[in-house]
Amino acid sequence: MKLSIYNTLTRKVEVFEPLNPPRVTMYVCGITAYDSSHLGHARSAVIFDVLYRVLKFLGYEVIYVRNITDIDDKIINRANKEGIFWKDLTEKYTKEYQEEMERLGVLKPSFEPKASEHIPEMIEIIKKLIEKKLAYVSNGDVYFCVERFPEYGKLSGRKLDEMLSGVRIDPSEKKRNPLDFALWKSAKPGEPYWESPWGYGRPGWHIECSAMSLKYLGETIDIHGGGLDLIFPHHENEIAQSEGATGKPFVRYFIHHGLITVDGEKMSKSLGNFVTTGYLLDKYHPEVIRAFLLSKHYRSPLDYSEKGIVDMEKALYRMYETFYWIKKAKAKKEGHSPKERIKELQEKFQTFKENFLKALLEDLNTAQALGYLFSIEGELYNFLNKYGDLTSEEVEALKVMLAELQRLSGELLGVSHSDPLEFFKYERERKIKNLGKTLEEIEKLIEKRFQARKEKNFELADKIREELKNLGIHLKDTKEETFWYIE
RNA sequence: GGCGGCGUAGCCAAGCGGUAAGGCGACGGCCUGCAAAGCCGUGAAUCCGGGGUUCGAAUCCCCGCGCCGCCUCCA
Repeated sequence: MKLSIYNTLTRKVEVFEPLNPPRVTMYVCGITAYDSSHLGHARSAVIFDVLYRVLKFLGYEVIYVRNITDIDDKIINRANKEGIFWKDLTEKYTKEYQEEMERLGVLKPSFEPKASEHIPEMIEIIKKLIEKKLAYVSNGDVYFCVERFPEYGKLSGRKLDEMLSGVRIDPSEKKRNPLDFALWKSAKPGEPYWESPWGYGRPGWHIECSAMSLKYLGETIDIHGGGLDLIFPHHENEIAQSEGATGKPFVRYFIHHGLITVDGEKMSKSLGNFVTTGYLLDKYHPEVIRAFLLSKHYRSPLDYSEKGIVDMEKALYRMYETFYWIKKAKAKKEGHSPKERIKELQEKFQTFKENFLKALLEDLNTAQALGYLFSIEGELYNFLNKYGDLTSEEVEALKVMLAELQRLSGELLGVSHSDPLEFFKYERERKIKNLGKTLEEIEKLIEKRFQARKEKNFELADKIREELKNLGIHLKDTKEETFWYIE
C-alpha cells in the first residue's frame, strides 16, 4: 500500500517514496501568532493532520514539524497598538491556537518550534549565503540575490524577467533587484531586535522555515506543506535560501491545499469575512467542523457557509444515532443468520474498508472517504431495522463492524470515533444553554410524555411534544425509550 | 497582463476515458392514536455553451462564457 500525492514541484500526482524509509520528514507552515485563528488555519491543520495520520497508518516513522511565527511586522504592529510586549501577544495566541487544535482532534506535531528561538540558526544560514555571494548586506539589511539563483521561480512557474516587468519599484528600497527579498532587517527604534554580524535587527519572514526545517529535519526533507497562497513568494524563497545554502534539494514533495472562501471569495483578515475557530468550536461539535473541513478535496477551495456546517451536523447526528442503536441492539433469538444474510453485509463492509483506504491513498481524497463512510453506515442501519428477528450472531457481527468502522475512521480521519452516548451528551449539554432550560427539566418532560403515552393520554403527550418541538427538540419513540436531540 | 484553478440534481460534493458515489433537502405508498422514526419506492436523457478526438467523453484537445486564487502580508 502506497500513498499517491500531488506534488506542486512537478504538478503531478506521484507515488510517495520517502528519502530514508521508514522515516518521513514533514514540515508545515503554521500560523503567525498575532490574532485568533480562523477556519482557514483550522483547515490547514486538519488536512496535514490527516496526512500525518495516513503516513503513520502506513507504518512510517514521521517527524512532523509545524512552526509558529512569533516575530514579524504584524506582530510588532499589533503589540504596539495594544501597548503590550510582543512576546506576551504571541504567547497568548500561540496558546489559544494550540488549545483549539487539540479540541479539533489535531494530533500534536513532533515539534512546534518558534521563530524567535532560532535566531542563531537563521544567522548561520544568512552568513553562508553571503559567503556564497547569494546574499548581500545593504545598510544593515541583508537581501537574497535572486539573480544569482538560476532556479528561482521553479516552484511557482515564474520567470525572473516576466516577474520584473510587472513589479512595483520603490525608490527608497535598499535592494539591488526589486525581487530580492529580506533575510535580515535592521531594527527601527522601538522594535524588538537581536544582535547579528550586520548590527541589531530581526529576521525576514522566510528564513525561519529554512532554519527550523534544517535543524529538525535535515537538508533534504520529504514533505513541505502549506496553503496555496504560500507558493509564492514564501515557499519559492525558502527553496532559494535553503538550496542556496546547502547545495542540496530542499524538498521532495511540496503539498499545498486550497483556501477557505466565503461566497466565493478568499477568507481573510483583511476582507473581514472570517469566522474564528473559537466561534465555531463554541457553536458546533469539533467532529462536525472536522468533517466539514474534510468534505471537500484538500486542493480545492472550500466555501464556508453556516448551512454547510449545519448539513454536516445533521449527517453526523444521523451517523451517531446509528451507532447508538447498534450499541443497544439485542438479539431476538439465539443462533445463526438466516440465509446468511449477514454475510452479504460483511462483504459490503469488507469492500467499504478497501474503498475507504484507497480513497485516502489516492491523493488524500477525504471527501470520497467520507462518502463511503456514510454509505456503509446507512447499510448497517438498514440491516438493523429491516429484520425483526435479528439473531445473536448477527447482532454480534454488527457490533464488531461498528467497532472496526469507528477505529478506522477515528484513526485516519479523526472523525466518528466517539462513543455515541458521549457524543450526544456533549451536544445536549452544549446546546441546552441556549434553551433556557436544564437537562433535568427536559428529561423529566420526556419521561412524563413517555408515561402519558403508555396510559394512552395522548392529549397530554402531544402537548408536551409540541412544547419540546418549539424548543427545537426532536423526539424519536421506540417501545423502550424516547431518543432525543436538540436541533 | 503572466501563472494556476473552478463550473456535476434545489443546495453541498465525489467521479478525471467505459456509461453519474455520498450528504442536506423534497416527494409518494405502507406502518403509527397522530407525528417523528422505520419499511418500500421516486430524483441529473446527462455533467456551463459550442466544436473535435475516440467503438465509447462529465472525464482528453480547441474555442467561447462565467467565477476564483497567486503575482504585496496571508493557511
